[in-house]
Amino acid sequence: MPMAEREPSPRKGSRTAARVRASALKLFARHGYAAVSMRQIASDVGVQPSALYNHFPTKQDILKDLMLSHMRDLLDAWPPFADEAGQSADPLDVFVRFHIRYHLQRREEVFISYMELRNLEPESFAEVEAERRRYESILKAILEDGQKSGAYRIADTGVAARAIIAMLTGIPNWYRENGPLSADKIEEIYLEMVRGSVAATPLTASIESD
Amino acid sequence: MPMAEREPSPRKGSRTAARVRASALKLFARHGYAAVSMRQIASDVGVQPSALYNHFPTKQDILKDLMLSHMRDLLDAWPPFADEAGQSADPLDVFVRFHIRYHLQRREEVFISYMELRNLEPESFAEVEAERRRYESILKAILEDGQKSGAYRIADTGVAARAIIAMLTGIPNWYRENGPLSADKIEEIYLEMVRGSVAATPLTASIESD
Amino acid sequence: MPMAEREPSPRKGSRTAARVRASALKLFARHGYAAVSMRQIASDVGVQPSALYNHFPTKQDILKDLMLSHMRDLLDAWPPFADEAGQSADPLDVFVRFHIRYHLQRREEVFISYMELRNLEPESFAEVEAERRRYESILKAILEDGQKSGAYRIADTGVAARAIIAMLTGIPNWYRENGPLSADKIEEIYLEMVRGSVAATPLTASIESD
Amino acid sequence: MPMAEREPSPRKGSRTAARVRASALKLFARHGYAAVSMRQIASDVGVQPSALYNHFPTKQDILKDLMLSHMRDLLDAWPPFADEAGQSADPLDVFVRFHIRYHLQRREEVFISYMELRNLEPESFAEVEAERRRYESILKAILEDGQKSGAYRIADTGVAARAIIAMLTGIPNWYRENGPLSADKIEEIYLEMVRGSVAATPLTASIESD
DNA sequence: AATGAATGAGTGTTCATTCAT
DNA sequence: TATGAATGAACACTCATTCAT
Repeated sequence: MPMAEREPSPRKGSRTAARVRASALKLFARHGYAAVSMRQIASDVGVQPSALYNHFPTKQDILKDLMLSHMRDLLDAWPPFADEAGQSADPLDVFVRFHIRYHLQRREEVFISYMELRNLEPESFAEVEAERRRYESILKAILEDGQKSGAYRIADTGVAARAIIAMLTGIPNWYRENGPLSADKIEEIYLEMVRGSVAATPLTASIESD
Repeated sequence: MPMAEREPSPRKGSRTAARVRASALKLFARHGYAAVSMRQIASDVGVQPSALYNHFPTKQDILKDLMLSHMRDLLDAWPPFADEAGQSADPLDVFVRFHIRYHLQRREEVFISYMELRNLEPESFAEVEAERRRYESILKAILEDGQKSGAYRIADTGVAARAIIAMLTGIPNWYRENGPLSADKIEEIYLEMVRGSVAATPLTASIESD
Repeated sequence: MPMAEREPSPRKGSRTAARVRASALKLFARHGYAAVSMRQIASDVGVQPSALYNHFPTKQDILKDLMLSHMRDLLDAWPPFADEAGQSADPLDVFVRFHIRYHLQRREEVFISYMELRNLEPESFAEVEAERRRYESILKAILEDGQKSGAYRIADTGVAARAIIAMLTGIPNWYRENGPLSADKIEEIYLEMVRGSVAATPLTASIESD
Repeated sequence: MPMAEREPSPRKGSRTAARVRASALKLFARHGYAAVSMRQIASDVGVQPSALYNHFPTKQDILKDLMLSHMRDLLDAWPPFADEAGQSADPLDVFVRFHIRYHLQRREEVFISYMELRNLEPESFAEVEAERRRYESILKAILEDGQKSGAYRIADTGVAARAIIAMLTGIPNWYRENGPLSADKIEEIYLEMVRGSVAATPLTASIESD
């Protein structure tokens, strides 16, 4: 694929679609899909509203594009290279660190993906949901492996996977880059909690053994 | 058609405000605040749009009313009576069971309270946030007590409280009343996970002791 | 039907729907349905565009209303009282005079009814077409009677009915109230032509007998 | 993909103007000038909207081109060769047959020419109207000749010419190629009616002589 | 001769809200 | 307490047209 893949030509304004995506991402994350008008997006891009329709047939298509490409990027980024994932080779650790890092880097995409699902038309919704389940199943498989090896003790791996993802995904809601906790520290805290939540010998064991 | 047409409630129309609240709750939860019009609410209530303004000065006030009263109801419901909370007297158990039960019973209120925060005007937002922090601080206090007593081992009780609440609050997103898991079973699963996540001797303890 | 049928009250603006109809009639006739905007209608009525929607759910409904009520009024007006129809008791004469008079009085309705058929949605189109056929069948029945009695000589009464109506309906296209020909004179001219076109012994008879 | 991609016509695209005319004709006839967009025409031609402006300076010019060339083609086609006109040498017969045949062959042009007059700018309107009057005057002259010779009895030849043309021009509105009546049969029926409508001794003569 | 991107005005329609009744 | 009619701003989207390439 040598030259064929190049854009037709780096024409003036040929990056408008990308700028529309960026503006819509920012505005949808901030105010919600339904509360953002095409006029606002156009104005943020620095273009007339009608120009948006040269790049996206409807407002809904912008949302769909953002959500689908987020899920695909997320899945494409997995698995992370070993050196990215840090010193630990434990799969659950790798997943937790990966998820936190990725979600703190793409806060707006994440936020939209969780908030605007109901504003997707049924067909796009189904596509996004399928990707989401693919992602969940990565964690689920890790939990199942750990359960088989006896490292984890989990009543329902599907529920546990969702619980863990919910816990991790809540981070960007309150995390502030210049807050008291570094991203690394947060990673450590959550890693510990996640490990504990699926550990083979939790506190309850000792209680129950009383 | 003499009496049959009377409303079940004593004075017809006297409960309109309540019906507005109920309709708005349902519609906001389903479609989002910004995507629901006063006309839709009115139509659901069975009244003309202008009639809504006899009960709420603006659309925004309906949202504020729903969110504030939800937070206040939630805080009023705590602490649950002992017999409601079940056999366990452990405060963390009580909180987890209470949270799951309450949130599964009031799914729409919960959903709105997490989704529509950004659609609140700053002043109302601050009020709701204050209530939310009060609620978080209940759990935070429990975690701190456990940490002092040595029962829990927690790096940051504030982070842990938020992590646990995020994990629990995700349940209504996927829980189906006629699904394979009963509410009781879910309670048990999450209880175990939460206990593990804060347990004094998790899996990592043994690892670290290597 | 003593009091119940009265309008709720002769409120201010309660005649807006009628004024919308009148404005739309005038504007559609002048510029065509597709070329007239709701804003133009509203401005002609002296109201904001959004106010139109209190009276007609869509622009299409205004057109439908105009066309259907025109056809119904036309059919309701038939048959004319004897004294209206003039001295002649011949049914064809009565029809021709009636048609010309009615169509010269309601030029705008007539014009719209012929020009804007294709802008009707299929369902409304079918309704209007049904009324049109009912009207054509009045003339067709007259022609059939005349044919049976031997007064007329007609190859196909359906075709003849349509031909006559087309001929008559073209009048308002060029008729000017202050032109050289009075409505009465036009009536006489067309009456003669129509009679001739269906006469039992036309010119061709003598030609053919050569 | 060497040669297969070439258009059938000698130079690809060289006939675009003609294809624009054909598409616009079809679409204007079907939906009306005002309801057809340049985008629709372009899409029907298989070209981008901006390409249309290489061939016609404005949308209005397409309409003007279609209407003027129709009227000119119609006038150019008159008089028909004798053998085309059929066995009859009577000028009125020749005209009626010619008109019906021509109008059944060019239904779309005819339809547009009658429907879209009001969408022409005044200047083009005047041009088309002049052509129309030239055409009417052909029939008017025939009627005047017949009147002078005593063959016809006509109160107003201008009115009669318009009446006859209106009657004939209505045919394409209901004629269906695969309907029960052949074009030839329709010709005969209308011919008879037209003859009768201007005949020197119509039915009324005998009635009045009673 | 054709394209892709843009414009600025305009489309039908909906919005939250007001107000006399 | 409810209504019907109105407002003025806004909505997503389309329009005919332009222009650099």
